[in-house]
This record gives sequence, structure tokens and C-alpha cells, in this order.
Amino acid sequence: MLIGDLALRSGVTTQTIRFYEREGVLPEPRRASNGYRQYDETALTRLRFIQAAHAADLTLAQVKSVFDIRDSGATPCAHVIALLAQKRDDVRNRMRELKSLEAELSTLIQHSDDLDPGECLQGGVCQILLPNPTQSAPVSHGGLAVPANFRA
Amino acid sequence: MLIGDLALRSGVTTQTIRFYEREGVLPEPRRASNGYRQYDETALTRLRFIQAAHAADLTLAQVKSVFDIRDSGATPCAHVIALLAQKRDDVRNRMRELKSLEAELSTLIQHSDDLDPGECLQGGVCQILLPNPTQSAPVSHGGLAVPANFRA
DNA sequence: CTAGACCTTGCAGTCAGCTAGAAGGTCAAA
DNA sequence: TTTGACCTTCTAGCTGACTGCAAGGTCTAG
Repeated sequence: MLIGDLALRSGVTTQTIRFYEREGVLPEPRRASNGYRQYDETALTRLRFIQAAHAADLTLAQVKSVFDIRDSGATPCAHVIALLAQKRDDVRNRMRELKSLEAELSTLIQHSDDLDPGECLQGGVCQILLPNPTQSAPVSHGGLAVPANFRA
Repeated sequence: MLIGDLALRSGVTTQTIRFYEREGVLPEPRRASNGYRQYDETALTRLRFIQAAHAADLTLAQVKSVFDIRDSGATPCAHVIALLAQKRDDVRNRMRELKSLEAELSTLIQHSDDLDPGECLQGGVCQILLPNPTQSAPVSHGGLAVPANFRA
């Protein structure tokens, strides 16, 4: 099977397959005499696994860690379960953060209703996002602590 | 105020301030005779606005769009409210996605309990992430459709 | 006078997962 | 024989928000 066929059958592009190979997620296939990559069914199985892992929002590095264990002869089941459990924790934490972000956004939108548009230019910036000192319960800015590079 | 003082008072690094300037989010300040950047209080106000917007998970590009409106003389309130509302929509959608992802992960973890570890090597990959054909309600892979580059 | 703490510029690198393009080789059908 | 669809490698770019480094200029305290 050439790379184009594998791409067709797996639903990812040829560039993506080469990218996976470069990243060490897919093993280097054997080559035909003309240098073309020759794949068998196991490549397709691996690609399907990658897609399933992708659907579970695992990273390529995590997928690679699974394959590395498997290629060393061990069964990666426990590792996969640990990854899934960790991911579920991350997802739950992220949901909590988003919930509090949503509450914050709702407060800000609410807050904007109370603002006189004339005040908007006070202090040189729009007042909506700034804490309102006239309110009894000021909006807590910065308390959200959404990590910059987090993605669950 | 020199860039170091501004950094100290705002809590961001000097590199970040220069980065904001390069990106057009902070205006170019006047320079002292030695070429050093000279800031006044309005720079601090802008930085605080950026931080508040950051806490609301707005992007720098969105912050810039707010400043651009303001610098053209108009009041950006309506724009800010629209950004916040859009962000709240995004957050709600993302929460829905995460909820379904969490359900999927839980199903997979559950599924793994039913698996015989001996089966793990079947087909060359761990079976946990692959649909279980023996189950009446097969796990729906790929139906999650978590967008690759989405962040709310 | 010298140490060291500032400041300047510019450019490269990080994370993740691709995506696009250039420049060229190969192969099958008409 | 030529066309067009494949394949190869390498390189660079995208998103977003920084971060780090190098090589140099400036300022202040002792």
C-alpha cells in the first residue's frame, strides 16, 4: 500500500502521515525499490489507534508513549488507563475553570448594563472590565487563574 | 517611569511589555534622550486593562481591537460587550464538548475494566481505545469532534 | 574606575499538530 | 512521447503569548 492509499483509507493526508513518521508516532515503513513507502495493514491499525486517541484528546506524545511501551514488548494497557484517567481529571478541572470563567463573564456583562456609556472613556479605557468600586461585591479579577497554555 | 518600573508595578516582565508594543497592543511610548522608554500612568492603566481582559480569556488581538476603537475616538463599550458575549458562548460550547469528552473517557475507562489483559496485544495495539464489538452500545469514536485548535 | 543593574535591538525558540510549497523523481495510460 | 497523478525530500509557516539570548549602550553607587 502506498502512502496515498493509506491516506485514503485512514482519512488523514499524506503530509500528516509523514509528519507522524517524523515525530516517531508511526514507525518507518519499508521502501520499494523506487524509494516509495510501502505500508501494510498494521500501519492502518496504528493510524486508527491514533485517531481514537485523538478523539479521546490524547496528545501525539502520549500516543507515542503507548507505542513505545508496546514496542518494548510490554502491554501498555495500564499506561493507557492511567492516561485516560489523567485526561479525565484534566477535563474535570478545566470544566471547573470554565464554569468560573463563565460566571465571571456573566458578571461582567451584567455589570456593563449598569454602566453609563458616558463613563466609558474615564481613565482612558473601557470601564467594563475594570472592577467597579461602587458595587458592594466587586468583581474578582485575576482570581480566575486560567493557566496560559492549558488545554484539556 | 522606565520599563523596569512599569514591569514591577504591573507584574509583567519587561520583555512582555516590549512584546505588547511590537504587537500594537501598547502604544509606543516617548523616549528619553538616551533612548529609554518613558511611561506615564496611562500605560499602567492599559496594562491593567490587558490583564483584566486576559483574566476574561480574551486574546491580545481582541484587546487590540478594543484599543483601536478607543483610539479612533469612539467608545468601545458595545464592542467589549460583544466580545464578552461571544466568549461566553465559546465557553459554553467548550463546556458541552468537555462534558461529552468526559463521558467518553469514563466509558473507555469502564470498558477497560471489562477487557482481558491478554487481549491487549490483539491486532498490534491496545484494545482499550478501539470500539468494543461485543458491546451492544458501541463507543462512538470520532463523534466527539473536538476542534483541533479550539481554546475557550 | 569599575562593577553590576539597568536599558537597547533583533532574532530564535517554545508548545501541538499540522499545512503548504518548491523542486524534483517515477509510473501508468493514451 | 507526453501528460498527469503519483511519490520523494526539505523548508517554512500557521496559531498565541510569550521567553531567552546575544551583543551592545547607559547609568549609578562605592
